[in-house]
Amino acid sequence: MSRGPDKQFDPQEALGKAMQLFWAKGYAATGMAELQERMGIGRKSLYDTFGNKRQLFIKTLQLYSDSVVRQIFSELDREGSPLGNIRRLMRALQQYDSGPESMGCMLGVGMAQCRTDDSEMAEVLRHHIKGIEEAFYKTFKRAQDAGELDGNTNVRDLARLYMGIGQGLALVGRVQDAPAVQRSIVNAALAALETA
Amino acid sequence: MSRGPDKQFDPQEALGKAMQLFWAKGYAATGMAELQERMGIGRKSLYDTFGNKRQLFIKTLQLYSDSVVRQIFSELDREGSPLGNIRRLMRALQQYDSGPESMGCMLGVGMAQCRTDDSEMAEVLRHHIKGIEEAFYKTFKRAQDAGELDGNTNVRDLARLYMGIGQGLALVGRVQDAPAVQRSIVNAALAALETA
DNA sequence: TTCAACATAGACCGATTGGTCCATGAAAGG
DNA sequence: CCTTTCATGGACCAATCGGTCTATGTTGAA
Repeated sequence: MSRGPDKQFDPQEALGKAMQLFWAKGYAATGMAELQERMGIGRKSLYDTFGNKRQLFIKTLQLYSDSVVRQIFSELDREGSPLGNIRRLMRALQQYDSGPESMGCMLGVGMAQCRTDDSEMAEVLRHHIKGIEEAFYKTFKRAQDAGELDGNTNVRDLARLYMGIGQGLALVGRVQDAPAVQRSIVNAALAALETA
Repeated sequence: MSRGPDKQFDPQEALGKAMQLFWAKGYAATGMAELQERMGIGRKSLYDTFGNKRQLFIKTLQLYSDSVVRQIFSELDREGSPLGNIRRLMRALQQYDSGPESMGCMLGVGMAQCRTDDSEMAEVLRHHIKGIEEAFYKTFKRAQDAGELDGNTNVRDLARLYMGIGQGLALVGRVQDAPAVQRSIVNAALAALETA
């Protein structure tokens, strides 16, 4: 079928490089020239493979959701106490967002940069954010079924709160040098869980 | 002393227009030409009065903190139950971030766009964020002193959590069309307060 | 061996970026 | 009245923006 040579670069690897750049600098502040250089491919190859800048960004969002988010939240699927998994995840997020080079959550970065009237981009972001909410929801639900959570607790609300806390935590981590604020946020979030 | 004519425009009003634009679109995506047009002043006047783009942005952050944030959080200074004020504020934030044209919090937008290595901008944002934390802290402290909060509750942690929740709420509100998620977040946040 | 199909690097495009400069006009002090 | 001072609008700048296109190379099929 295919005639002619294969690509000389690994599209997934190049997409990963693009993701890093968008993640750190945001959509608008990242130029195609810089992307091209960092991805290590030619200009034409970039457009042929990934479309335009906007499509490239959306593809990196997908990659972020499929790789970074998936890996971090796989913590929730471990066996044992569901609430224990939540606690471990939140502490992991705390540490994750406390590094001096912390870039926060790429979805949060995207939401902040997505124009309010850009409904297509908003839809994409909503989809990925929903995935995080669902990860929390499933775990809180299991916790409630296992009796770790009061039966009257609204686990849907709780899941959305934790998604929101995660976003806030990641956002604050982008500008905070000392880890005190991040630690406080997770401390208080987990303390609230004790009595839920 | 001053010789020659005064400015033909109100700098504060022009700064307000600039704030709106930065708030909606973010720093990088907002061009000087668009700012100039929206502010209704000449190019030279813009630079003479506000310096360059970066300085203008920092000035709009200050204005945001002094006007929007101050007004919203003045809710916390009302007399009566401190915890009641917190509840009212959070419901106000929920409504605020649920509108179809919700732009979230400009500080959050700034944090997401500020490059991780831009320490000067990070410092400015940290300062304004700290102001929000303090507003929550003072109120939670009053609540604790009034016996509305358990004496063992760490109010510093709690204040930082609510600051973080506010940021997450505002961020999510930028891309959410239906108000369900925002309502859930505040529901769960206030539910957690019941047993703190 | 020849040719068609594809990927590559990089020149190139008009438009826009942030920022500067100059000519004009208007007001206050002498 | 004249001069000095300042704000104004808009021309203008190099650099960069996102995106296209051509010339070259490389491979596999015929």
